[in-house]
Amino acid sequence: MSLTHAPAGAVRQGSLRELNLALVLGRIAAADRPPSRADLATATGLTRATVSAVVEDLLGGRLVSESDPAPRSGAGRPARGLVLAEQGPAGLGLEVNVDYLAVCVVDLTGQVRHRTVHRADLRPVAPADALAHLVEMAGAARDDAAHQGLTLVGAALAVPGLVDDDGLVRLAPNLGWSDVPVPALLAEHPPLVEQVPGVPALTVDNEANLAALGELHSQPPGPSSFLHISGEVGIGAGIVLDGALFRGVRGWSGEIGHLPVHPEGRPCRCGGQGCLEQYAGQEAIVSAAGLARAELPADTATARLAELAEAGDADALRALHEAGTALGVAVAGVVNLLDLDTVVLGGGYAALAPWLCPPVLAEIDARVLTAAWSPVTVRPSTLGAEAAAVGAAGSVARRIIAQPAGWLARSG
Amino acid sequence: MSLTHAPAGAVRQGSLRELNLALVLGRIAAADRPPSRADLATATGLTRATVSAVVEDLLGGRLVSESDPAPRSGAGRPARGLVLAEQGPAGLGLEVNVDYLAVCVVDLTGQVRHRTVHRADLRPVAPADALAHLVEMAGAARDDAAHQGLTLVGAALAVPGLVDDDGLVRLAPNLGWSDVPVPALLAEHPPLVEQVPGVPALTVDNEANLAALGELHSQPPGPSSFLHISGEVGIGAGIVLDGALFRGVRGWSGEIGHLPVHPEGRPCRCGGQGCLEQYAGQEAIVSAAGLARAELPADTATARLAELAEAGDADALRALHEAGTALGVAVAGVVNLLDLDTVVLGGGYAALAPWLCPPVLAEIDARVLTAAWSPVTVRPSTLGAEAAAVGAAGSVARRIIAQPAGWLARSG
DNA sequence: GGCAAATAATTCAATCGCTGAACAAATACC
DNA sequence: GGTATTTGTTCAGCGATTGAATTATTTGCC
Repeated sequence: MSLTHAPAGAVRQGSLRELNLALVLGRIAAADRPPSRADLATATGLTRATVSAVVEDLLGGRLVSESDPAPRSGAGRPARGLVLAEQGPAGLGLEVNVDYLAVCVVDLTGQVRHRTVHRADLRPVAPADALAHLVEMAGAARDDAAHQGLTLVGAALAVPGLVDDDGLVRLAPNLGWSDVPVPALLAEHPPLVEQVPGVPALTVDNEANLAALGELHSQPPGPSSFLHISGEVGIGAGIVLDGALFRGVRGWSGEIGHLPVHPEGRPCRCGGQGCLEQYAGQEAIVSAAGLARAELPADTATARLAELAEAGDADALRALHEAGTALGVAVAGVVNLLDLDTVVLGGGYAALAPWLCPPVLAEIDARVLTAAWSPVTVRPSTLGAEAAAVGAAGSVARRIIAQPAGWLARSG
Repeated sequence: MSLTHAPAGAVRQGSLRELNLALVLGRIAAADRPPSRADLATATGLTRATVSAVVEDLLGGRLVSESDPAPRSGAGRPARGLVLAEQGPAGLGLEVNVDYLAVCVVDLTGQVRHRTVHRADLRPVAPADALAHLVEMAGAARDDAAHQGLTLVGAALAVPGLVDDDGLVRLAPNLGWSDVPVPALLAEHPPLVEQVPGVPALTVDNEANLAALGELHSQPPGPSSFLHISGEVGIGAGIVLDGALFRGVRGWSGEIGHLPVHPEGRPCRCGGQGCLEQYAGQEAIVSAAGLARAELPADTATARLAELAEAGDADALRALHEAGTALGVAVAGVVNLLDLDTVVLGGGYAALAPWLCPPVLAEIDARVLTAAWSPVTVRPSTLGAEAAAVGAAGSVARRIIAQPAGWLARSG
């Protein structure tokens, strides 16, 4: 729900420094080893004099720090390496999901510095109560972060549903939420983060979107365009194009669960027919594997499926193959449309990837014209559970890296 | 997450002026009536002094000219309106299609200043010969443009196929081309355009992409995110997101014709099964309408279909309804995935839109969860035939508007 | 007709940030 | 120990923006 498309405003005198601060800081963040000022000068095209001045600002604002000189061969004065500061601004990530609440803190380097998970069935809980509990957890997280020298500069909340531009949760079907005004509800609690120019105090976003952002910023750096699919009860996708999340016109992109894979097939609760969710959603797989009667809680169904598949259970294997095939049909369509070369299976799919990937790849190979020239990679997510919370916190931290001027203006 | 269209490289001292030139020129291009310098100052946030200086550069470079003062009420010195110059740089658009060659010239304002179409069946013609003919047509176009005070600064070639980054046409199935090195073949002819820094002399792109760009820049301005579908023998789509064409990782996005709509359905020449093209491609519609025996040339099949449908022919109506339904299934998937609110039917579909739109909309309404909150518009393209050539020429002209500094450096 | 108000556009000294070259610092190699 | 080499800093110069003052041109009012 954040403004991805800031109006291309005037380039003022001061913008020059703002842009170069972001440029240099971004290079430091993207480098695989601590770059020197001279490295940055050659990499960015700025002069060493300018880089020195910019770096001085960044050091003064505690956004970067000098590290031990990187080992180097040859003569010359040794360089001083520059790394992102491990003390300074950090992002707060919040997540409300069907069966847990999660809070985490991520620093500029992308490290998770704090993580709390509270497992509970959230469906019977009123939104206000769930958020109140989340705020309580966040307060503890903030104190912990402060102890580690971190300042929370913004929060992002992940929700398994459709979110409006202003943070209104229109519909989170599996959670039972509809039209929940999250910002208003959170405003009743004391503020969790320090206000920093250019960083919204709170953004609310779809969990699939934030999990995709987490994947984008995970180490080691992966591709800048990919499809991240979160397979839970519903199936959501985060679409990352050229290093930026594509949210769609209204912010409701990624509803891959309702791609028609059998147009005259099973009716779906969305009103359509033959939606992917009916063939590759968690309930569909569990049911096809003959586990329906077990009434497993949502968070263990996936693990149980993986166990059975590991043990060679025929029903489970067949169910996973069918789900993978349906998923592959949908993914093949997406790849044909968007020409992506990487598909990441996240959420519940991550643990099932060994059985889902082969049929997905088979469908891609059969249906994607260009697959012969440039193969498509399908792999599980590198982030574990609560990927959305980590991605949410990371998205805040990345915003500081993308717009350091706001933070610097604050701290003087 | 990304900021504005921040320049990837260093922001140097001179970049300031470059960026503001583009900013001001872009505003002039986007305005619906000629803005004054004062209007531009308030719109951009720059000071009037800066705007005056920037505009002086633009006037000197013949990119804009002063128009009659716009009518205004109230006291005060009358403003001088600024409009894009009708003499100056212009783009050359080239198109090779199955049954015609097209060349056109588009100026900065988006007006088509020259247009030549040569109808012929290009399938039996060798690529080099087709391109040679195109060059001949382009030479005449350049002379005509020069007479009108226009300077061609770049060319774009539209091809119905997959194009590599370096202009190699990997595969144009309906044209019978494969691995055609277009830039090398064109290099054997004298150059068609004047070299301008920042503007490639020749780009080669998929016709669906360029037609979508044409739609993006058509007057009056439409939405900045939409799906443009070119329905010919094959079905291609151009995806415009936030005012920019999305080309995909390899530049092969938009292969909507191979989205699976009936996963176990008719085999497709792509190797897959149940691709949209088998249900909504021109041949499929013609065949379903009982016109197969007629062996109509490709360029009249669509017109004949429209005639029959207009006359109430039951077979034609049924064929169009079925094609529209298949198209709707595919489009519903795309809308679910990308959250677009506008779908433009172009190419052969434009003439058939009265019969295709209703079933497409019906499928969208049935299958898109968010359609209830924000309706999706499906409409025919505003550009007529040879939309890709016009879009190609326009894309060159647009590049001057986006990067005026190169042109200004040239003309002094 | 004359004057004041209003709006548009230009002029100009001041300032900000980048540039390029010279210089200082620190190390490896001979 | 001397020299070459690379890093980082200092500083005068310069281009572009800024903001205020100034000029230009019209409407509205007396």
